[in-house]
Amino acid sequence: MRRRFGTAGLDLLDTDPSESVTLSQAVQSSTEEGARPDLDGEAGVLFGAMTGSVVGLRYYTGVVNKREMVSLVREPHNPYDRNAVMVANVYGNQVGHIKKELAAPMAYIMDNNLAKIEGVVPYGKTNKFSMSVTLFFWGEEENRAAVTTKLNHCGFRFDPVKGTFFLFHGFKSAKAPGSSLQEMLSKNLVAAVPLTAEQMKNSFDKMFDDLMADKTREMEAADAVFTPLLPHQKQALYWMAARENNDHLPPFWEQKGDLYVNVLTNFGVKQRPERVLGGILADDMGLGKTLTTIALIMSNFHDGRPLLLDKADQKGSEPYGLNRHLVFTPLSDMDIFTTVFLGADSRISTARATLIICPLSVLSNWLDQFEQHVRFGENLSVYLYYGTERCRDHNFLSRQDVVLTTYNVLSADYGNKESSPLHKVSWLRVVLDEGHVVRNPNAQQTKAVLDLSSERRWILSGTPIQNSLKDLWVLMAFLKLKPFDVKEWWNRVIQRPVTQGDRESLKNLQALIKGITLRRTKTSKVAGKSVVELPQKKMFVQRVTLSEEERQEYDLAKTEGQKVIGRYVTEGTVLTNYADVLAILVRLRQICCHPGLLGSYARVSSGDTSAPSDLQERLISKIRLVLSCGSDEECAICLDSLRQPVITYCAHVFCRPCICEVIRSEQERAKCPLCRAHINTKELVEYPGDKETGTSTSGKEKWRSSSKVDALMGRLLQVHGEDPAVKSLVVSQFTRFLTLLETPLRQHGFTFTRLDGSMNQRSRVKAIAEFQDSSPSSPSIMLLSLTAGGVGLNLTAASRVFMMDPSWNPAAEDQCVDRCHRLGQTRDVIITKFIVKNSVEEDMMRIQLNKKELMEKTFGSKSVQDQRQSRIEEIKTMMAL
DNA sequence: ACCGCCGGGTGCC
DNA sequence: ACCGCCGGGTGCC
Repeated sequence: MRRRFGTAGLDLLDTDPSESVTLSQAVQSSTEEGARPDLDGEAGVLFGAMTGSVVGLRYYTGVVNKREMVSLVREPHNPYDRNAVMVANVYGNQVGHIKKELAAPMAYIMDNNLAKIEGVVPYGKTNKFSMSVTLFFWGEEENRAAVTTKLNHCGFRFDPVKGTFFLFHGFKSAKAPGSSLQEMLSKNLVAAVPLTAEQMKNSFDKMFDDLMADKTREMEAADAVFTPLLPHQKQALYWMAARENNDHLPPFWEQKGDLYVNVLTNFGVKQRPERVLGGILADDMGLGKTLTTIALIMSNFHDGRPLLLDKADQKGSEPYGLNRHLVFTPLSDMDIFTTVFLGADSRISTARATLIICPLSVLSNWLDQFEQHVRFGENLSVYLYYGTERCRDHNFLSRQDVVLTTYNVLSADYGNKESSPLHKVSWLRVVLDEGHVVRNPNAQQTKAVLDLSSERRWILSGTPIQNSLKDLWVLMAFLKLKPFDVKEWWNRVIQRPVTQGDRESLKNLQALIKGITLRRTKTSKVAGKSVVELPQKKMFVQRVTLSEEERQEYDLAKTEGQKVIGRYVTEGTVLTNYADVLAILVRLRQICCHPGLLGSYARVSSGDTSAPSDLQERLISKIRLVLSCGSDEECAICLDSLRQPVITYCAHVFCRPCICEVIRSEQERAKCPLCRAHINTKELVEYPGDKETGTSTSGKEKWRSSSKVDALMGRLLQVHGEDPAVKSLVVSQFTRFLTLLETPLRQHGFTFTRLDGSMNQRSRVKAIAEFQDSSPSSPSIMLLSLTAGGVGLNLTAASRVFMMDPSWNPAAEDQCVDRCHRLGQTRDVIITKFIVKNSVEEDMMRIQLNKKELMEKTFGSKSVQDQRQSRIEEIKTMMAL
């Protein structure tokens, strides 16, 4: 019901991935998460084109008009011919079949994935029984011969078109008045000068810029919204409400006579295509997407009328808070406040409820913000659909005003066969918060999201195109932007031509995005005025000189490290012994912070032959060392930050998914990617997490300071002396360092709180609330681990940031600073980075800079090999080798 | 006539 | 399908 296509349309258009996967494709796909073993809109060359015929038109209802694109779908189980190739129009309705003689070679080509075949019907239907179709064969160059040979063998050849000029996706329909293939293709030649990679990158980067035009009208929020909106939020509210109430045809649809025609595919239908009532709100972090969305919920129930207006009149005199119930529900892995506001009105039988789906990390933020911004006299019912006790009655859910849940819960419910109440409700509105997290088309989560039924659909995201064009498809599918909700059409009309540099398709993409997206950055301006006036941000580097004692210790460790790494470099085994190398670097970084950080971690040499239990212990201590209590090391397979880190018996650290994939694909022959030792899944040791017991170590042992600690304390005392109201963030990657810092902070009488990744949701919420509080007794310092908290983390109470140690990842540092340099900040933000002179920290700073430049130049397109090589170079630099 | 020719029935894969 | 193909009816001029 919810899928307008019917299952046949969608499922048939999606090739079954279990069919005909070649070995090389399997290997390729194993390196990329969820990659599909087909051509899937990727680049490829056009082998040629020919005319074929579609027969059996009179048996089917699907219609096609002049120059319309059609899709060709294999029907291997057709009882009359196992070579059958079905022809369908853009909506997936069957038009006919390819004539059997031609279907035979086409089936072979399609089944063996030698080419992707696309069709355009040049004249439309001229009789009841058959029509011609122009077929385009796209594929990898290496398969060209196989395709041509097969066709020739069956008595077909490509039409004799000179040269290789027909580069793109069929025809530029509007410009192709001619009827012959030759003529149509030569028209296309005119537009076929592709963009260079650099031009493409530029246009792509700019796509989300400058989306401000005509989006400056404002709308006041309903009275029920307690917080006054800022001007840019009123603009967003106006825009969102206008999108929800719009009566326009979706992008690229035009009315022509009694037909609605999609000008990109030339597909025409009698029935008006569904309106797209929603879009993407892609404002920068901190501009108030949550508040704006709440305002939308309250202000545009139907036709621009606020939610619950009549009820407010009725019950306006009721005391504030009477209908508010706070229910405390203990959950399995963490505690969270479940807030239920009762008293919803069930008179409105049409869709009334808004469903909000967000990552777990921002769930409590939504609840807080509803509480903060909405007057509760309004009787708003917000139901948190989370936890084992959640109410699974879809009738109950549909009577709420707002249902809030997480992607994981949605996805888990969806996997539970018939029993997903979220999928039984016809929602007024569905909001995907941090919507860019949905991007893998094959993930259960994506399917669960796409299968929701709703009139209005919104995506909130601070990072609209995080990775690439590829990730956009899911968003288009969610917004139901026909025909792009079917992947073939997205690939054919947008993704492939844009990837190959087609200007017109890029323009189309830009127009598409522009029509449905609102994006403002912190620096966006409306009529010369900044959207948000943020205080200034200043960054200083404070160089720290090690004491003589520390320097000795450092130099000793460095000489020792040089010996070891020097040997690896000469042997060419740096990557083989990567864990050791990282351990040495971490050790040096730790000495820069505080010599006591080294702790009692035992060194593990690779050739160790201890008893298994002992080995286990040693491995755990090694993985601890590598991760150094919360630092951001990379996995040698994906070269990304470690996720679910595990250590092998040969003492190398990887992401669990990465190394498991290696083991899965190589089976018994699996070898460690770094040292080629045999590995298997049973011998992976997990990182048990930091089990340190807070202050116990610092309590027992005699306190010892360090140069960096002294430098920090000096600054903190100075800040306190200048203005005791100023609060500071003290940031480190090493949570053990944060623990060490607690002692001198206490000694100097500072009140402080702490936030790191090991804390549960309850204590996080508590720590943040305490810190944000402005009373004089509230903590003036927060010890913060670099990567703690989601993007939504709001620490605007602080205006000083002390970065205790440099990170490999400059983005992580920026993000951390943005937690206080955001909307709501009233003071200038001053950031101090402590860097130890003549140390690995200086090298890291330099490398960070180089990296940033390189990224900008190359569009991040360095191969994994290159990245590894430059990593080796970096290590050599740092060790002065 | 073990042909030619005529004209009706018929028609995707 | 204003086709091709099939197969039954038919058969000097």
